Amino acid sequence: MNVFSDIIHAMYPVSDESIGKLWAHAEIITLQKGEFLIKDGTVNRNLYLIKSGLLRSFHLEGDREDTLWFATDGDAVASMHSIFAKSPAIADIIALTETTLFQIPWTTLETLYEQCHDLANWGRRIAEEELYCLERRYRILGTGDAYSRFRAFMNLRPNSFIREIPLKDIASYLGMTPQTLSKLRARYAAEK
Amino acid sequence: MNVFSDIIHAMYPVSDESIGKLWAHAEIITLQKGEFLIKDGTVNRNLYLIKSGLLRSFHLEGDREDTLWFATDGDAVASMHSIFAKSPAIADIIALTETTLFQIPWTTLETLYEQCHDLANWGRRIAEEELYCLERRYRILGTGDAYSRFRAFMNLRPNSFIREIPLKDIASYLGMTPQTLSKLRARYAAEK
DNA sequence: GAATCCACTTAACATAGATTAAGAAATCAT
DNA sequence: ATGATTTCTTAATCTATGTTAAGTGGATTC
Repeated sequence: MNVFSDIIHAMYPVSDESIGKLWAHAEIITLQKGEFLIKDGTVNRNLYLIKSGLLRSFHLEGDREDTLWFATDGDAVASMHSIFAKSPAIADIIALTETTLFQIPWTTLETLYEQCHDLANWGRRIAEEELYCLERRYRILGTGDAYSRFRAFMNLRPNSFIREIPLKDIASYLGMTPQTLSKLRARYAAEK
Repeated sequence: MNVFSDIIHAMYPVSDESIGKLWAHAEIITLQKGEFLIKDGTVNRNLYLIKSGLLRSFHLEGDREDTLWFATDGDAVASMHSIFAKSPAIADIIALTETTLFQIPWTTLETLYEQCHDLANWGRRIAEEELYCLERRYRILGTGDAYSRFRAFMNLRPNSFIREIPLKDIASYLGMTPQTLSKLRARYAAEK
């Protein structure tokens, strides 16, 4: 599942010809653990498809990090703010493990969306799916008190790639301090 | 700006022929103030375009309401959860004032997206724009303490349709109680 | 045009979760 | 391997915000 065409196909049935056109403009990027894909305040108007690895998007507010999402193999990633407002990104994206990505410039995509009907639908599907994820993320994890958010998170994905994510990042994703998360984990284990 | 074709055009340049195809499947809906467009727990697989009025999306958590967004003239509205997961919606949408909408079934849209290249791009643009809005909503208003969220909100849209929204709903949008919002408003007025 | 109901404000009190601190465990670098 | 960071946990305070309560004004209903 980490070949370029497989990633595209998993999202929407695109013709080989169209995939070829995407591929012609794709560049392969590798990030080491701790390296930034996008820095808050810099312009980045690319779409990224994760071949393998683990990314985290967050924003630095004073000395507190607010984590927006995690992404892994096969996921699409971009700074919509940079792309739409045509201005610097308003969040950081960092690699949690060594990560390999396909990079495609947004301007190229805009052109291809005009040229190829199937790519337009592929682009639509990506945006719709992201939207669906974000809607769920906030409905399920942005609501209730700290413990109910934690439980909702545990129910959501008990044993996926989330295992590899440091607890401090999960705490920030759930909108609490690592200390609070630690307490809730102890409580959760006891209640089970 | 409240004719069907104008709303479509404001999003993406779609041909008259394609707009005609959309129009053939559109139904006009009118909601009175306080009426629900979508009830949490019911399936609703339609896209709505607001001709005029004001909507609020929220989720009832115990006796606390969490407001996700407000929408007004020209905005697109749908329950992505209902559409994608093909299951009941996970939030309510209610009319804050008398609201008139164009309703188009999602299954129809899927068909038209396959048929018409320009509609596929129009659908893509809707999803991307919504994504951009949601990204900003949480980056700007889901971060920091109550007062900084309130200030960010004031800077964002000091004098738009937001004026018509009851303060209790704005409080819920900003993740605080009406009492806290009231205190912050007094503080804000004093500091200015 | 009362009467009733909400929306909004103010204030006293209560509490969930932040902050601070410090030790244990894991990871990283030399 | 060994020392140095960094992560995770536990525990004692502290504070921002929720909760409860009560009063005012504006809107809605009969």
